[in-house]
Amino acid sequence: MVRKKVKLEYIENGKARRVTYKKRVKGLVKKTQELSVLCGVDVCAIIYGPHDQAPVVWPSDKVEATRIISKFKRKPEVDQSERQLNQQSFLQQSLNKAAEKLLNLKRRTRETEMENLITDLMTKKLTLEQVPNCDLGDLLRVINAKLTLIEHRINVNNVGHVATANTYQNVNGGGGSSNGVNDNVISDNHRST
Amino acid sequence: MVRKKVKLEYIENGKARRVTYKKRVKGLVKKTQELSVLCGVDVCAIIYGPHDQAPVVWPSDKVEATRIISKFKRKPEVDQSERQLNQQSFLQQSLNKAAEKLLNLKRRTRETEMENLITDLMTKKLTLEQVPNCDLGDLLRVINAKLTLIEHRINVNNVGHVATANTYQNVNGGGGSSNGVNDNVISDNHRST
DNA sequence: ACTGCTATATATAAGAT
DNA sequence: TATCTTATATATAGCAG
Repeated sequence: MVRKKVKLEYIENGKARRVTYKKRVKGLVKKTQELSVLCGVDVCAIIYGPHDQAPVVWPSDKVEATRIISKFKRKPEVDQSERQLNQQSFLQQSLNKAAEKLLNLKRRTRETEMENLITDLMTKKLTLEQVPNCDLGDLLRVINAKLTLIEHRINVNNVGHVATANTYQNVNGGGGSSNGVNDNVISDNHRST
Repeated sequence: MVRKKVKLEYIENGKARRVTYKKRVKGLVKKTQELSVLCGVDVCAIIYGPHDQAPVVWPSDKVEATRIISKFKRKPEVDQSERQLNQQSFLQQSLNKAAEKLLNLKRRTRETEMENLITDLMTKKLTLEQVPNCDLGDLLRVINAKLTLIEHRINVNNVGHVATANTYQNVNGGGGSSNGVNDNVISDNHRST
């Protein structure tokens, strides 16, 4: 982009590519930092060089980076672009959409359910082995949400005495229980604890 | 950085901050793309705006983004710091791990189950409404894994006659899945064609 | 909020050392 | 290979509509 306007395509020349790589990574990281500072937002960049094994990551603080990434992974809305991928077929698409909607609906209802489950686990009323396989996914999700919350509090308070056990009581407001979709068609009569 | 040299600090003015945010996100994503293309490396950027809920992510293809992220999460150093995060408690950790193991175990078993489910759906033996809510998550996952495979083939072959129906037979080899905590997405360890 | 504009600040491709 | 230099290409802050 300077003495010559570089075409936006893979640089075949290995040497030149490596040089460009280093320069641009530096620039990208700088821009990432700036955005984060100027606008006070969470940004995370992960860059894999073909040369050195270790990826360049920003924020360099792995805990921070992991937090941001986890946040991303929990976002359901990201699936949007995932759907574009379905030019292939339409069956999968509609299926996908419907499934997603149901999933979201279900998720809200289940959250409180999972709260109770966790409470039972912590009070030893229940062991992990007794949890139906069917519930593990959601359980995991809720637990991770809690961890994020906890960590957030640590960051905010920046104090040692963060709430622990009681943190598990008041996380989710717990929406309604209107799972009215159509789960009565077929059995779905597990999970009645 | 233009008419005035902006100080590298949080922009208090909300309006100005939002404007800067938009502009810079655009720039950052562009730079990210360019680095990726020019140097042929894996790059992933996750940007959380305070305004819109959905994070800006590059690559926009979530599957791709997830792949890069997973790669990052597999790095041992990352797990290490992730663990430090859990100084907080140990209950969650063991619980997390156990749940993960069970999840992985379950996943492999369920995969074939889902294959059959999809077959039933496609052959109209079953309608989506008849699928128990409990199964939707895994169904979605398997379907997305298939789509990824399909797209991958399209990219590789760059030909029109990509396998369709039969693609649904031989998807996941069921390889290792030693991932970080909560990437409930898809690992692309196919390649058995 | 969303253009487009423009003057400057930055980023960076090629060289040079 | 790393750093410095420099000519250009880009990015973008502040405005205007």
